[in-house]
Amino acid sequence: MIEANASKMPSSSQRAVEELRNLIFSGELAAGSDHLETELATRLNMSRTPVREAALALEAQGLLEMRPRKGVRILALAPHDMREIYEVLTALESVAAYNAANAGYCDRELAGLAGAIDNMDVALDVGDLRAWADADDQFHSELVRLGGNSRIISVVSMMVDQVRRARAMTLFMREIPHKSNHDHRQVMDAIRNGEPAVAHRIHHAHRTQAQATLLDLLDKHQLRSI
Amino acid sequence: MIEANASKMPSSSQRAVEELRNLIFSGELAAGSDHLETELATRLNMSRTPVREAALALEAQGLLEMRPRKGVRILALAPHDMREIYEVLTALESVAAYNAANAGYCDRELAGLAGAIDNMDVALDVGDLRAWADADDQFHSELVRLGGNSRIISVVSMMVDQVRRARAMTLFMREIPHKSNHDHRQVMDAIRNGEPAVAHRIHHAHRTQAQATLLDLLDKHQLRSI
DNA sequence: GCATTTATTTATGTATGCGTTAAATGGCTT
DNA sequence: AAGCCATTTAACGCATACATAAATAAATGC
Repeated sequence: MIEANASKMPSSSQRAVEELRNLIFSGELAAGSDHLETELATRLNMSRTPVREAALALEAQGLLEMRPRKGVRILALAPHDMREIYEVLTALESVAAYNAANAGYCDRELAGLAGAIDNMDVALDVGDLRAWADADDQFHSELVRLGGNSRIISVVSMMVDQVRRARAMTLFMREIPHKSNHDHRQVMDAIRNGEPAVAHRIHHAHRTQAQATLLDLLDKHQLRSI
Repeated sequence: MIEANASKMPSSSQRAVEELRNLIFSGELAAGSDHLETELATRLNMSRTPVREAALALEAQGLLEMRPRKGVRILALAPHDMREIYEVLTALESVAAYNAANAGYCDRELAGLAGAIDNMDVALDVGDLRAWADADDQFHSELVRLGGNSRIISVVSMMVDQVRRARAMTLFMREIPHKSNHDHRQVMDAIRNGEPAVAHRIHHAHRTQAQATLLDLLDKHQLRSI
């Protein structure tokens, strides 16, 4: 065998999707930059075909744009886009919270949520913002999962991907997010107590607040495009 | 020139997307059926490459699924899926209604909405259910457009595409939708009067009702997969 | 006769080649 | 020097070729 004999080798297309996503999230493919298919193919050590397929997929996910003869453009987000994205996140995550509260989950099933909250507390105590952000992601993704609507799961994850860069960039600009943890705990309590309306309301307010905070930061730091 | 000399010929990929969508919506490619790439390519009179690209795009839109060596599977929807999709539609369209009411549109800008409502009234008077359904689509799509959130626009249109077949199938099962027109008018009034909360609430109730009606019909007619 | 292994078929994933055409370059005219 | 047209370049869209691996059929052993 010529290639590495990993028990299961992912296809080139899959690899292209993953690697391009990483390059985008890490900023190596900068927002707003253009890249020819051939160039990317060389970089990923494969032919244009899987690169094109990956680009098509990432285009559908709103991470880039294919512009004939200009190459693949990594999409940059303006504050206007953030507002749009957070609007969707707010609406859909709140529905997920509502559904989760309706589902009658037992404590064991809510362990993921509780764990995420604990992680956030620890991270704040230690002062590790990066870890806090990870735990925050964990909470939101677990919440959406508990909502049990696969369409909401996939749309939300698309939107989260789209704002990933912006969140990473503003993480160290904001002040310590103590309030956030309190909100999360309230949402979890509402879910545990089977209070869908409460869960919805609190989470909605939480996300609306997060959106305002982010937009404020972007404005304060004159970030017109990320 | 060999091919038809239309001033602007759409690319094969675009054509593949359009034609496949039509074949799916018309039911010529039945829900749940499998189709090999080669077969589709022959059918559309092109090579596998553009067919694959189109299939990738339609997979991202949730209309089909590519299963290696099993061909492209047209996705069938179970009642469970309808519930998911309507949940997303309800949430996002309601936000759009809210935003539209906040935008302070003048009567001229609301002409599209008003026109759609008129069309629905006329269609009901004449008893043309198909025309009513078209006008209903027009209303909802115009409403979402007025919401002004491009992410909501695209997600909603994806979801609408996914339930298109089911809607067409149940159209003639339900009774004449008089209540619907009344709801629409109320939503438009709320938008015109700049009452976002009212627009949101009414539209939310309207969509929730529509979902219940549809699920009832599916149940009553034992439609477990569409 | 049935299970298990080996051939064979074939749909796919990827590479490659080529015609088309948008963009860019350069030369020409004013 | 500036604008315009011709020429060249090269990126893309698509077709095609091919290797791979899954699925099916055939064959062998028990």
